[in-house]
Amino acid sequence: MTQIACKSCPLRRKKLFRAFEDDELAFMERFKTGELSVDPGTHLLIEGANSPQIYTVLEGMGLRYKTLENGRRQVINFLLPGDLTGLQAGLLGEMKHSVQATSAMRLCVFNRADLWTLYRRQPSLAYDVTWIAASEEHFLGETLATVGQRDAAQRVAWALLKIYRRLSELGIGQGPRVPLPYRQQDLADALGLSLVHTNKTLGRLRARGLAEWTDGQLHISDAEGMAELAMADIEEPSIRPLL
Amino acid sequence: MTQIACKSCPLRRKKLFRAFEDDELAFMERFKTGELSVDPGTHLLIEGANSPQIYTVLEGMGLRYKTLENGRRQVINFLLPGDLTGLQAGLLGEMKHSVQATSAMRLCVFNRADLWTLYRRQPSLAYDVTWIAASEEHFLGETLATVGQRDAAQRVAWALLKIYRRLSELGIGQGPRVPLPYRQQDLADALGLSLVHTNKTLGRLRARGLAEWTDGQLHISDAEGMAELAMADIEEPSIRPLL
DNA sequence: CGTCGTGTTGAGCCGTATCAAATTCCGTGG
DNA sequence: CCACGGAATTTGATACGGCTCAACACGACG
Repeated sequence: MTQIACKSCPLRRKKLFRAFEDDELAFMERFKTGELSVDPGTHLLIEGANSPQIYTVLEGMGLRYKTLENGRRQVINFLLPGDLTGLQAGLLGEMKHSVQATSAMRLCVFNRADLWTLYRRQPSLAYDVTWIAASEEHFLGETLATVGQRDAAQRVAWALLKIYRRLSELGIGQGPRVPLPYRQQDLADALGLSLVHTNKTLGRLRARGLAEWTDGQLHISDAEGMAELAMADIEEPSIRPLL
Repeated sequence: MTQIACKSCPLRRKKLFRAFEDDELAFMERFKTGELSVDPGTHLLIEGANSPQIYTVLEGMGLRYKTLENGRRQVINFLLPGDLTGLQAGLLGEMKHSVQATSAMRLCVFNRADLWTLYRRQPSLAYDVTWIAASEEHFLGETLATVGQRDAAQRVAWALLKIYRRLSELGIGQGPRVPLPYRQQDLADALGLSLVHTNKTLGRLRARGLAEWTDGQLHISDAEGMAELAMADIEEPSIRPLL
């Protein structure tokens, strides 16, 4: 298996990610212990388990979710290229949710045990790790506000717009069209809605000429209308770290 | 105003918090730039603002919340002694939610500009900061699952039990009774329920002999029943850092 | 060609929201 | 000391958004 060197990582080239110094790159080179390719459906991390690995998504998409005693599932977030996952196990001792690949994925693998070395030797990278964690916390706060305070149409519009923006920033998809390899059930479980109602709500968005999601492709027909419906604040993409 | 030295901080004595090394304590001593006492209702941090300060709660309680365009409010979390807040502004550039004092509060004040020094000079404290951020992320994930997947009775039971446990770990309150200086509206906004329904749900918990919340005092009458209703996982309190 | 996973649509019900009003508690001022 | 006003809690009546149940359509796959 040919492994990509961090310095020539195609993700890192994107202007969305902050440029690393030479010593940071050199450290990452050693920090990276391998690459992992998985098929759709593969569980990367399991809730309660104590994984020795941390991953950065290189390609493909997945999702993070929790399962409750009553069998219901809450999708916490969609996992896209550039995302770091597994930090919880690295820091808190065990994963508090599961991570599953939705499409085929390729991931960069780090060794959890080396995390402490990173903190001792590379304070700027340590800062980046915290930045990522804080950023994730921010996102979950927004999601909570969505599930807690918005109605079904607003929730769906918010989620579709959010994921569309994230993918666009990464240069994935073209114009108003991005790939979205999830099931309606996944979106429903992310938004605290039933599958049936999510389906009907998607139909209404389509009928209103706002957005269309078919055959794994999301097409945002009226981005402004979507933003207005979703009550989404304008967020210009900020440069972020990539580990 | 007499200011408490970190090494003799009453919070730090509790066995809940990990013991600091001498050099860590010495650093914190310099990192701490002052103390702040505020009246109930004071806004400590405002959404969108770029606060130069980071706080650790010494005494009193508050809440973190977001306000949406439609006027609705999502309470993100309840702020208790030992909690660190303001990190988002320190890391991401601006606060993504507001923080308000509910009771009178006393806080430890840090200078955001010194955070980078902490990362360069005290990797163990930097690690702690990340731990706290990851821990908060975990909590928000649980909350999201609660708001997204539990019904009203389960949500209220979950929230009351959670806050009861947090306060008990801190040694606040005695036995099954802890102070809870919030309004029902605050709980409603935290759980995505209307005030009226929250009130009726609290009444039902009282009638079932599970919990009672009156006059700012929360009394958990049947902790096991509450845990069962809330589908709450058992979490033994883990030693955590205190900044 | 049957089966399974996913998407779609209709019918009816239930949990929660909304509206409205009474009650209690307190701080304030006459 | 009592009248008053405002905030928080409580309770009842009604409306509706979203859930559940059920059936069907469609393509992928063995």
